[in-house]
Order: sequence, then structure tokens, then C-alpha cells
Amino acid sequence: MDIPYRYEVDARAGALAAEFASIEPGTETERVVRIAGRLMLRRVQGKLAFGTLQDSSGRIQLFAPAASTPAFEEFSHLNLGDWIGVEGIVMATRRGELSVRVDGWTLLAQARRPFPDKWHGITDPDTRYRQRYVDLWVTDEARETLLLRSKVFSLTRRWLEDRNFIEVETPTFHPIPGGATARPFTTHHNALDMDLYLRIAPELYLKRLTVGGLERVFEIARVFRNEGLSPRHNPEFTMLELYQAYADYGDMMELTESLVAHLATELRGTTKLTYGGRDLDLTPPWRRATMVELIEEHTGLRVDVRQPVDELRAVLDEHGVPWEDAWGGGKLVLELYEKTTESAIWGPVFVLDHPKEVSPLARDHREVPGMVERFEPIVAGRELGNAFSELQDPVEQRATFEAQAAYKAAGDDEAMAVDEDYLRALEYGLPPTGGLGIGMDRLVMLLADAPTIRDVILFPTLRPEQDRG
RNA sequence: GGGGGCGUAGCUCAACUGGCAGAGCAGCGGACUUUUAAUCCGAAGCGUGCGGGUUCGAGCCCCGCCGCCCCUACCA
Repeated sequence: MDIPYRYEVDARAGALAAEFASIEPGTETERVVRIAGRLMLRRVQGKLAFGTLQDSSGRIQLFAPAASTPAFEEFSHLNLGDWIGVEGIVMATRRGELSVRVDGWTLLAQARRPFPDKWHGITDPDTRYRQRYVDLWVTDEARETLLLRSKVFSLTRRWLEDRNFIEVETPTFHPIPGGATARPFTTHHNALDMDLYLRIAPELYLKRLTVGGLERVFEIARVFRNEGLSPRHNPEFTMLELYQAYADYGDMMELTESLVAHLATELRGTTKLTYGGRDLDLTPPWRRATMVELIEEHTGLRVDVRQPVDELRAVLDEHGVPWEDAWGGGKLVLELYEKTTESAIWGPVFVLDHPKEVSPLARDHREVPGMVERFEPIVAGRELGNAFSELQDPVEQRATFEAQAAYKAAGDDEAMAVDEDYLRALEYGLPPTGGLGIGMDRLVMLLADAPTIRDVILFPTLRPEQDRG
């Protein structure tokens, strides 16, 4: 059968279902429609055949009497999964099922491979991720989750644009990886004969734009980190980063909780969600608590980054947390927090005021020595993002870069390097700025109640399959 | 990288303490003018992820490898 180059479609299953919701059983309307999609079910009984056609909006029944259906034999031998276009009147069967009568039909593509079980679909997660093109047809939750993801992004863009943020795109290839502590992927540019790194964060470029006078910018950035995979980690993932001039981290907290509440309300109709069967109330304002307070809540210990390192090491030892000689008070306190406290937090809560030692891009806390103005929103027990009052003093920034470079020289391959051009930009003047990063994949997980990040990424990173067709 | 679990037909799943590897759906042939995972009849399809080993006999036990899932480690 010849496959046409195009097929004129003027109706969709979902819209027809809405339009003819109250059609009486046995009705034949005069409405002629052209609709296309995949044949998902088929019920042939001699001189009358029924089919279930699915398009991106839903399903509708096809009604095909032998007497009036062209090429009835061929029609009733279509395979599940075949794409067809159908032209015919809208009607309802005696049982009241809304249908399109097949007055004409066209094969649009053959399914040359057998479709999965029409009732059970695919259950093997590996097959689902590898063959998304099938999964999207047979797994309703997969389709719904990925549509929800799309809405999260469009709603986020609109919400930020309504607040005068402009969307920008900055380089994916970085000569110096920066903006986060993570191991980068390396690649090579032949013509320039130089190594380049896939970005681990867009942060330093976006702040260059703030220096350039773009007072409110955001980027929805695919970033790449050369790390392991887990239900919460994919080597490439999507971060929303935004920078707002004249603002501080307090403003970023308000922005974070209102954006997340807005998305929950738009997409789920409420800010009182459940995630993994557990209640999760995203209604602002979220609790604000300092890292030191939270450590005290969970361990009963009041620690301070200015304590002698011997004392802090002893505390870590008591809690069975390993430490390294190179760590100062800040890193020791962070480690204590991460190992004893963070996993016990359900949230949402803003964990405030991180040690300066582990926050080379954040500005000193205006009151607490040794700490910076930084927070991480913890939601459903995991980090959803990271934000700070941005470090804007080029002299201070050079000092923290150099401290990072020393760690790197000592063997920490996640530490940052000195970025001279970024320092030059700061020397032209970065105003007080609040910056925020949100892990969008994790945000979608929360809103979709998805247990693993692979469910919210169309094609998650997998080991390549071998010897399979 | 460590610990645990899993891998049977295109898909979903069976197979007692080792004893001839099965079913449903899909696909193929046939019956059937109001079905809804349509129903009924028939023929066909895998030799159990891969490679070794133990045994009269291995899908079940042992060793190695491959792949997936979960926990853990690194991070958002």
C-alpha cells in the first residue's frame, strides 16, 4: 500500500470526546472528520470491525462495517501499532461509545515490530527508557509525566518573564569549568587544538551578564557532571539558574518558594502534595533554619566553624563520619551536616548559612563570621537547589579561587580553578546580586510524584545495549 | 567503586525439594454485523542473558562475564 506524503487532519480524539460528551447511543451525526493516530486495539467480528485509535490527545473508537468500509479485509487485518488516517462521520454505537465511522482510511505507517502486550504494556524499566518511542504509547504515566515536565518549563519561563527576567543562552563549552564543585566531561576542539569542558554550571557566564547590565537574567541550562548515576542523578541534567541585581539571598528564598508554589497550584491544583505516599506541603513561607541550628536539632550539638579542628574532628569521630586532614572547620561542619542531618530533613526548608570554606562564590555573611549567605532548599529529603548573595568583590573572589586551586593541586579534581576573565569582569563591578539554581529534573519529580529521575528525562543516560536489534 | 536482588517467546508471566520448558496477549489461518483487554477454533513460536563446571539429568546448584534494579559512595 502506498504511504502518502501528508495527511490532512482536522480533529483530535480528546477534542471530539469533549465536544460529543453527551451524544445519545445510536446517533449518526453529519459531522465528517479526518483523524489520525495509532491503532491500539482491534475487534473484528466478521462483517463488522471496531478499532481503538490513539493520538496525542487521547483515544477514540473506529466503527467499520464491511458493507461501507473501503478495503475492509485489509482494514480488519491491520496490526496493533499501525498508524492510520481515518475519514468519516462522528457517531455513537448502540452501546453509546463515541466513534468515527470508517468511510475512508489510509495507512500512514506500518508497525513492523510487534507492539507490547495491549493490557500490561512494558514493565521492564530498562526497556521503557531505551524504547521511549514505544513507552510513550503504552505507558500512560510516562506520557503524563513528560507532558507535565513540558508544562513546568513553559510555566516557569512565563512566570519569570512576567517578573522582567530575560532568558539567555551561554556557552556549553567552557575553557575553564566553573560555577560548581564537580568533575567535568572533557572534549577537544580540533581547529583550536584545545581541550574544552562541558559546563558543570552556567553561573559564571550569567554573572558576567549581570556585570554587563542585564539586571535580571535566567537560563534553563543543560549541564554535565561526570559522576555516578542514581535515582536522583543523571550525568546530564537541567538547571534553572537566575540572577537578580540589587537582591540578596533573602529575595531568592521568596522567589523560590513562590515559583514552586505557583507551579504546584497550576499543575496539581494545590500546594499540599504527597510525594512517595508522604505529605509534602509546599505552601509558603517555608521554614528557614541555619545549618548549625539543624545540626543541633538532630545531634544535640552546637558546632561552630571557628572551633579548633581537633574538637570538630572528635565530633565527627563520635558520629562515625570520616574526615580528611586537609579539611578546615567549614568542611568538617558541612560534612557533619550532610552525614547526620540532611537525610533526616523532609522539608520544605531553607537550610541557611553555609561555611565559607565550601562556598567560594558566595558573599560573607553580614553577621556570622566564617559563614556565607547561602541556602539550599531541601524538599522531600533532597537538595532542590542552591542560592546565595553573590560574592562581588574581585579581591575576595581571587582569594577563594586560589584556595580552590590549592585543593585542586592537592588532588581534589572537583575543586575550581582560577578564572581570570571572570575576575576581570568583577573588577568592572558586579552590583549586589542574588543568584539561584534549581534542579529542574528534581522539581519535576516532586510535581509528578516520580520516584526516579529517569522517569522525568525522556532519554536518561544508560549503558549502551549490545547485540540487540 | 563496595553490598543485596533480578535476567524464561516480540510483550506480560508460570515451571514442587534439580526430572520431557508452559500459558495469555501480539503475529499467522478460520468463524462471527454493536464490540470495549471482544469471543471461539486451529497451527506455529522460546530451550531459559553469555561462557564454563557439578550431575544419569541444570531454568533451578557452583565459578566467571554481561545487563538491569535497589542500597551505599560523589553531587543538584
